[in-house]
Amino acid sequence: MAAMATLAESSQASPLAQRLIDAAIDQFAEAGFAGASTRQIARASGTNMSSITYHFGSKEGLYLACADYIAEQIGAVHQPLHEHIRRNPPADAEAARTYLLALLENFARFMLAPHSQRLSQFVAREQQRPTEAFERIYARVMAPVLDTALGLVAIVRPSLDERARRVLVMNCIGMALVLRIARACVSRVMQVEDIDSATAEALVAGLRRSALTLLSEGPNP
Amino acid sequence: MAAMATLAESSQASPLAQRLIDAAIDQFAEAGFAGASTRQIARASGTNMSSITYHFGSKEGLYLACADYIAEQIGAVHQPLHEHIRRNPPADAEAARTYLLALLENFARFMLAPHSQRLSQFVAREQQRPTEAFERIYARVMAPVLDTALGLVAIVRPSLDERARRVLVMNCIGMALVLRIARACVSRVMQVEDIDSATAEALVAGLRRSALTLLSEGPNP
DNA sequence: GTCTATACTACGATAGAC
DNA sequence: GTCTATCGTAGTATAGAC
Repeated sequence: MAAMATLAESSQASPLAQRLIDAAIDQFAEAGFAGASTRQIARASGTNMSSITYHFGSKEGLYLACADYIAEQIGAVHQPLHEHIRRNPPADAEAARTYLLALLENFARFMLAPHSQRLSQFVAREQQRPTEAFERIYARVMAPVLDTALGLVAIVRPSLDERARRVLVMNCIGMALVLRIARACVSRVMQVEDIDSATAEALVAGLRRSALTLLSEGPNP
Repeated sequence: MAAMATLAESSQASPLAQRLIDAAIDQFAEAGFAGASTRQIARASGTNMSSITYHFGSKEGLYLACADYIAEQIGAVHQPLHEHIRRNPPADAEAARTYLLALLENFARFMLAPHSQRLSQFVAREQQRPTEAFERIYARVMAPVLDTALGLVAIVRPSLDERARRVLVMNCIGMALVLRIARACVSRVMQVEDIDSATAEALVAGLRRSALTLLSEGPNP
């Protein structure tokens, strides 16, 4: 059984274990837990099936190690900005709004980046039917960012009650999430085969404009 | 091979074929194409797996029949309103905005409804890695509604250029889609175990408010 | 039309050589 | 630590009885 999941969490996984995780994320993202096969994962990693047993105990152990690795990857995307916000609390609503837009743009650009596909697919599956893997990812990266965002929205839109602010946060997340999760629809609506960089910029610009509108205390009835 | 996919499309499938499709959507939604097993689908339908060969030719034939059925179901949700809009074109921007909000609320309520889970999961998988099944669903239900929505947005926000209007449509769709696709996040952010009807109403109300804001020609910089 | 029986392939897990 | 070999189970597809 070796050191198991702790290895993956501390990003000190052996080269082979890391290769297995990489290949496993591809397979799990594409085919789901049941559909992925340990044989194929091992083959793609240039090793054999027994290595999975050795390093992760079982197919499920490998799956959880993937979740930890993904949490680490997504965390790395948000951590610098998130940390900066925590160390430099917004002085006023204007600053808070700027922070929120930056958080959202950060997230949207990640959703648009090619390398987020396999990570997002993995997480998307977990969203539909959460397992232990979702708990780990949520606790590690989603909860902290959501907390920060909620705090900022409270400053930016003080006239909204708590629940309405929570809904507003989900509205904004949805606008970014759709870029990855409904990618096939997005590219069709944007009338492109694949989302090129010009289209991506238009999407980010539009998202910023929409988010700015929603996060401004306008003359809302 | 029998009549194959045409049966499913015309919703005149035999009772057994319909039971197979129902059970198959559950299995495909939960485990994906590879993960689902024809044995289990047949068992859940109270028959044996040779019936699948007979009615649909193969596992893939069954999968496509599920896609057709799903397109039919989702189409039924939108068709009455969609048809009404086509027959009664909006007289002014105000009417167009009312239509758009109604379309969006319609969609959001569907995303929140329990029975949309298996259908959405099936479609979500296809969005990530589209196959022939996605083409069928897109052509049948998504394309018409998107066309209508784009036409309405052109009336409602004439100052935006074509591409910005397309982005805006995706923004709005994202706000509704997230209710189902990131359900695990939504329930945590809304601080409920499951999304009860009161929470659902708050989500719909917030979505309407946000969409109304985005669809108004405000003092946007 | 629906069933049983079966051919063939692939799965995850484990034992044991090195 | 990584390998080969193997066990028991489950997968799809097909042939043929009724």
